[in-house]
Amino acid sequence: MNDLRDDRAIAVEALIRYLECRDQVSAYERNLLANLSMRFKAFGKGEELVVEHSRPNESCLVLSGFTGREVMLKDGTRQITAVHIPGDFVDLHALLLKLMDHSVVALTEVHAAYVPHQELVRISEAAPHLSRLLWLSTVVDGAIQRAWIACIGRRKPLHHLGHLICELSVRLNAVGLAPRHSFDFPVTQAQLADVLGMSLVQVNRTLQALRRTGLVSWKASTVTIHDFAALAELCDFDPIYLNLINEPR
Amino acid sequence: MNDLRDDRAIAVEALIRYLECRDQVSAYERNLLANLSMRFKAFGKGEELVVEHSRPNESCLVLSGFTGREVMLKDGTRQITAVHIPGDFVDLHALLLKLMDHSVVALTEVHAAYVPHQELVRISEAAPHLSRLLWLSTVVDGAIQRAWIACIGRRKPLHHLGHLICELSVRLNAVGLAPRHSFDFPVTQAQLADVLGMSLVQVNRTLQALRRTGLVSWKASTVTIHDFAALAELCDFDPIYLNLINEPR
DNA sequence: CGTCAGATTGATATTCATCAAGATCGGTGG
DNA sequence: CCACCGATCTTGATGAATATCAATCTGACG
Repeated sequence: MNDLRDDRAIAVEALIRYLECRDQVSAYERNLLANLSMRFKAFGKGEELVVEHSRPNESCLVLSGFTGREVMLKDGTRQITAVHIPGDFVDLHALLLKLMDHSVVALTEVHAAYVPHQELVRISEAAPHLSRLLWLSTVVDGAIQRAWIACIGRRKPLHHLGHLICELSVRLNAVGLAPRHSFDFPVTQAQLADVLGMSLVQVNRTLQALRRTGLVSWKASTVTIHDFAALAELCDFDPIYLNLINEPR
Repeated sequence: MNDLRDDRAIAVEALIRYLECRDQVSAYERNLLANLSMRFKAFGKGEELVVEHSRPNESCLVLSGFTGREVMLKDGTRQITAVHIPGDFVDLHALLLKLMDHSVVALTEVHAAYVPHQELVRISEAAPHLSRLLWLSTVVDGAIQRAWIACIGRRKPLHHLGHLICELSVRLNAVGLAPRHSFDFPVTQAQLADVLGMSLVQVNRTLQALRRTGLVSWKASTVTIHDFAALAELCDFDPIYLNLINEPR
């Protein structure tokens, strides 16, 4: 395990890198972030970073690995409503929501940092612009969720899956984790089914159909997009909703 | 049409009522809101309040009627990713997103107020707590979208429709528009299909199945829930995600 | 080698979209 | 007042898409 000094540096850098994809972060703001108090924790596959119905007093940032927001229905089925990648401030809204309406679970091995809410409130008082950037990060999550609603509601399975892969590739690439449209995504087809709102068998067959297009390969846990433009065209993927434009907010 | 003084009073009251469902609004904060500059506009069914790919410099608040966020796919199908009710600050995220990734359309006749972004930025500088409340309103929108993802992805049509009705009833009731679980919802089944991600025929049949449960009647444009507790139980509806709890944020 | 999780496959039943045709309703103009 | 019209709702029939069930296969690992 990394020592704490490493974890802290990683967390602060990840967060700043995330924010800098969308706007400038001033030295003053960097300094505020660098002085946040944090605790760190590692999670195994399936473990919960944030528990449904709890009242967190800290918010959680992913340092490595993939997490998902999980909604369990009373009939026992599960829907994952969001996938978060390293650098995402996954649980920032707990600051405002107070009471969790869902869990955040580790889809893979995960390292995470927790920041006390009072420190975030302090930022919102002391640094309005930085506060808007944090606000922005929750708003981008909302934009992604809207894209997902459209995918589940109206796209064909093949396009839905391809759209997801495009999205992950672009998001990971923004934080340096998907060079040449290739990235590691160690999830099972069963997990993927809960992300896509399909059955396991359907996922398996859709994956095969996607491979047959020749645009993507997915071997072991490595996803590689061979022709991003063609895949984006096929799946009607337009990255505008990810808001990866650096401009004043 | 109302004169402007009326519209302004309605807008400010609607917004304060919305925020007060979740936290206290101080006299200072009220005053800031009351002095926002606004322009007002009326829309007919199907007209766009906010246009995809535009760069709004003002954000839009619904005063009366229902609006929806509309995503059009290249195959011509449509998905509505959110329904907004009077009092919702529909387009608050445009403040941060800059470039719209979707449209906001009038599902019925709609009156709306537009507030310049610079005034909202000023609030974020001058009133951190009020700013957090506005942030909260976008975060609640996100929570609703997550619930929708779960509904589209995993619930049966009957439960999905019932869940939507429960949600609308609770949200409308919070702003005084659904006394005794009865409210006006003048949308066509075709619009509903785009909300639910189903075909028109499916919506029609699901509506009939819902009527047969005896828990809901939907005549002309009036929806009445006869047994809210039973409907909520049937559809696995838990209002926690709407965050209608008044507490410090 | 045996075990286990995960991936794959085939068969079957169900659900759902689509197509096409009426029925109903509200409003309009003669 | 009535005939007509368009929008919306309703219904039945059909085929395609998808979930489900039940094996079987594969690869990693002790």
